[in-house]
Order: sequence, then structure tokens, then C-alpha cells
Amino acid sequence: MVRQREFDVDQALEDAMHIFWSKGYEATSLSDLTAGMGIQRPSIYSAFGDKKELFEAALRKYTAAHAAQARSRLLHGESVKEAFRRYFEGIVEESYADPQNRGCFCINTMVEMAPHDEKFEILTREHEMYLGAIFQEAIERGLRSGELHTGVDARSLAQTLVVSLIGLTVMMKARPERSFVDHSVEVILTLIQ
Amino acid sequence: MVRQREFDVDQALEDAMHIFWSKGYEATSLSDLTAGMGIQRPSIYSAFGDKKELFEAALRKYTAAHAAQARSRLLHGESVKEAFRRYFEGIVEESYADPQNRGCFCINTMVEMAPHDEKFEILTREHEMYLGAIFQEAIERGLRSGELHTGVDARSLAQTLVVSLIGLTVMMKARPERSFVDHSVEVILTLIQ
DNA sequence: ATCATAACATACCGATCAGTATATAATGAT
DNA sequence: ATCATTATATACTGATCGGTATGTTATGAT
Repeated sequence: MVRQREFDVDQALEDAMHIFWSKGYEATSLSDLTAGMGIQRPSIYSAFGDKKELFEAALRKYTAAHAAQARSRLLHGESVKEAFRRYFEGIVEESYADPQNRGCFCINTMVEMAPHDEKFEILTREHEMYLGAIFQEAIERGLRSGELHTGVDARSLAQTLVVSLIGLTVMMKARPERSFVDHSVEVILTLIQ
Repeated sequence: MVRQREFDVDQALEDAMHIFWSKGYEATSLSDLTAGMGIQRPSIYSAFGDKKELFEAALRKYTAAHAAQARSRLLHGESVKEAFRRYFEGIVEESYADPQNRGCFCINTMVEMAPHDEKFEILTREHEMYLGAIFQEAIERGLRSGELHTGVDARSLAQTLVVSLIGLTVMMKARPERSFVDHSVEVILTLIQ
């Protein structure tokens, strides 16, 4: 009945996600987007709405993937302590390996957008809370199995680990020496006993 | 010999600092600056150089004041543990009390600028390192006085507290529940024994 | 074959961007 | 009083911003 779309909407959104992730919202122009997504301006507007709606869709795609990754890394395997160690060290490793130094898209958005845009304040908060719930689940698994016997409650510990991970991720933007990061990870992991 | 300046350069820089602190670099326009600083465009350029140079001067002013404040809060008083507690709780309190939710100018810059501007990568890293040195000094004071007897070395602990503080400050941007933050502060402070 | 529909590409919109040219006003040395 | 110097205010520059109007092309139902 009608002409069909010539581009893959999901792939275009993925492309947009990487652009916004690299440059943030303000610094990304519509021209950056059309160039990176390989489609023209009206195609963006018809498929995703305006710039901010596209940004929101891109962020949602990111947080969904990011949460799924955290889930799979922390809720499988035998040792919870080892899972957390691998998770934190993995974040550090990926961060050093990224020449663009993008960090976490959700954290970037929290800093850039949350203070003056309630939608993103809520969206980013809920993602971090969800991450905290995943951490808590992992800790409780360790408590049940007898691997862990921590003094503080699982919820508080999980939330503290979220805070620590945010701090670590942000600190990586300034490219600190390896020893700084490695020692910090060690000390943070001592919280998990 | 020549006409003298009609505005206070230091006050104008202070004004610029607050604007950049609120809105970040990209989202701040020259018009925002002229309006907030109460001077005209050519006055900015003649006194401070271009937008990025003004931003750098504003950030340097902020970090100097920020470091001095950390120093005075942590290196005076009897109990080091209490000093850290007051310092962390003060950050949280100020953050909740700020309707603009600006957080820390240096951290904001780390997220927005450091990944693609080496000058700000270095500048922000050095500030965080300096903050770490202040923390370390406080911890070593507590070790000497016998108040503290921590397992990990003072340097690693100090760096971890910097990371935690960054995480806490960034998390505040998403306006989490008080219990989240309070519990996190409690757990973080257990590192200082 | 015709036609309604919608995706496409191009070119445009007014607004705003960072930065500057120009002209005027103030200053102090002479 | 004159003059060089520099701060001031206004108005402008070309470039770019987010967003859209317009005309063309492809599609499938009839």
C-alpha cells in the first residue's frame, strides 16, 4: 500500500545511541546524527520524533542492555565475590580500552540532563536503583550459600557498591594511574565479606 | 594613561563560574555569560580570552576554593572519623539543598570535557589527586594519633574515599531517596577504622 | 493503469551560535 | 588642550543550530 522503509530502525537507533553516548546531548547535532545513522533528517523525525525523544529512546536501549549485562555477569557462576571482582575489573578494563573514553551513557546523562530535566532524573535514578537490586540479589545469594557473612544489610551494601561503581566510572574519565584504580577496586571489594 | 576597567574582574569570573557550574560548557552561551556577568561581549574577550579560556579560569577558581574547603574541614578538629563524617554528610546536605542540583563543577567537567579535551582531563585529574592527598593527610593524622588503625594503607583508603565521594556526588544528581544516600555514607565510613 | 500513501532527498526556515569590526567614551601623560 | 590608549556599547559576521516545507519516488490496493 505504501512505500516501505529503506533503513533498519533498530540499527539506526543503535547508531544514534553510540553518537549520544560519545558526545552527550547538547554537543550532538542533527548533522552528527544524520551522518552517523546514514539517513536523512526527515527520516529521523518520522521514525523517532525530535532530538530529545531520540535521545530518550537511545538511553532506554542502553540501560536495557547494560542492566542485562550486569545481570548475566553477577547472577551466574559460583562465587559472588569473584563475580563482583570480575565485574568491577571488567568495567575498568573496558574503560581503559575505549579510546573515546565514553564511560557509562546513563551516568553521563545523569550529570548532563538530570539536574534540569525531570524525565531524565527519573529515568537515570530508576536504572541505578535497578542496578542496585541486581547487586542486592547477588549479595543475598552469597549470604544464603554461606559464602558471605557481611555485617551490614544486603540492601545498603548493594547501594554502596552502586555508588562506588559510579565513582569509579566517572574517575576513569580523568584517566588516573592504574594503581589508583586497582587499589580503589581492592578496597571497595573488602566491603563484600 | 588609559581608560580603566569599570567592572570587577574577579567578581565577573565568580559569576561566570556559577553559570558554567550550573549549565556546563556546551549549554552555556555567550549571551548567558554577558547577562550573568553584567558585562558586554568584548569585555569578556579582552579580560578572559575566548569561551574555553574563560571556562578554564572559572574551573581553576572553583577547584582552588573547593580544595581549600576540603582542607579546612578535614585537617582541623580532633576526631578524623568525625571530620570525614561531617564532610560527607555536608556534601549530601548541600546537594539536597541546591535547587539547581549543580553537584561538583569539577566532576561535571570531568564527565563533559575530559574525554575529548586533554587539558581538562589533566586539570580534573590533578584536582581529584590533590583531594586524595588531603584525605590521605587526614587519615595519616588519625593513624599517628592512634584514633585509626586501618588494615589498608592510607593512600589506597584515601583514593577509595575520593572515588566514593565522586559516586555519591553524581548519584545525588538523580535525587535518590534519603535512605539510599544515608546508608551509603554509613557503609563508606566503615572503611575508616 | 491509476491512485492514495508514505518514505525519500533537497533545500529551506528563523533563531542562535561564537567571535569581531566599528565607533564612542573615558583616562592620564604630555 | 591634545593625544595615544583602552574600555565600552552596538551591531554585525558567517556558520551552524533544530526543525520543516516541498517535490519526487516507491509501493501496493484497486
